[in-house]
Amino acid sequence: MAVIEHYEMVAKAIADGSRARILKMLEGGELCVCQVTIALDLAPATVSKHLSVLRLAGLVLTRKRGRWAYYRLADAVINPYAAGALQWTLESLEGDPMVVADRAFLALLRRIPVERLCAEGPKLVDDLRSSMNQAQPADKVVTD
Amino acid sequence: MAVIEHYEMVAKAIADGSRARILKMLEGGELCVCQVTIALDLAPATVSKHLSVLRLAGLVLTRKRGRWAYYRLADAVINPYAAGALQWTLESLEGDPMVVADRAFLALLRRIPVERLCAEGPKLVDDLRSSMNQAQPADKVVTD
DNA sequence: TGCTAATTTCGTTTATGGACGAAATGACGA
DNA sequence: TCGTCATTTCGTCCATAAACGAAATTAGCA
Repeated sequence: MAVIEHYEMVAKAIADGSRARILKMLEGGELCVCQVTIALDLAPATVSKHLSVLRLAGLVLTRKRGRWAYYRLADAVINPYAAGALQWTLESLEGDPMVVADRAFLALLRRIPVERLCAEGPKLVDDLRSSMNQAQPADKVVTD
Repeated sequence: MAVIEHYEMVAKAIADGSRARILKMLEGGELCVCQVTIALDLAPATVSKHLSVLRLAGLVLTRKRGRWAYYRLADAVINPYAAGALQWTLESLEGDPMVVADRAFLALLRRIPVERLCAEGPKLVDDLRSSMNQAQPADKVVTD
């Protein structure tokens, strides 16, 4: 593959808000697909596709453990373009409100074993989100 | 504007082959719209749009001189995201065959005053391209 | 083996983006 | 002032991409 096509693949991969958020979330360590799905509040199929795009671009690596698939940021070695792209993305989005909110939410999510998280699903999450809004009404606050 | 939206704007701007080529071309100094149009072999309207996207993302700056509009790479000062994005793009595409060919073609193009270039247009360019193919058949060579 | 559940793939719908021709804009020169 | 020409804007067509539900896949577990 010519250089520029490879470049375009990586550039398009990072040029999406949801995927950029995923990369920032993975900065805090590997995540299960179900965790990402809950954090982004998107359909599993959609998140799976996003992760696939990131993987094909060489930005993330995947690992299967039991029934769950874990994704993590790729080492700089894998893809020469990925390293620079990753660096720019991660440093650019540092401090973004949405990213900060994601990080806070994930801090709570990570404390729940994936077995419970996947099983109890949405119900458990509603509690988490509401407890977050009480603590710091940062994200998209619905003041009802 | 939220940080991530700004990021997305810049990321989408560089995530296109034609626009990436423009950035690499501008590395050699500012160019007139008509020069870029000829180098990319696209319609003027298309090139104008591409340049507009790059400008709105803070990646390039524009200058009007007479009837012509010149574009150049933006200083690192203008847009904090632009600096990192620009750096990654320029260094990633260094050595790409298409980019190398563009550079060679531009070396010839720059020697022609824009007045002549715009006036004689396509005819002049065919001669240039054919003389380039004799020298080094690198790009998309049509061996007819 | 057969069931369950997480993930992926498939097919479809809807939105965004690239490309162009035609028309509008703006600046030079007669 | 008027025409000319480089550039931009507008409207449209076509391709790509995001999102989802449904179905297929795969791994654990009874």
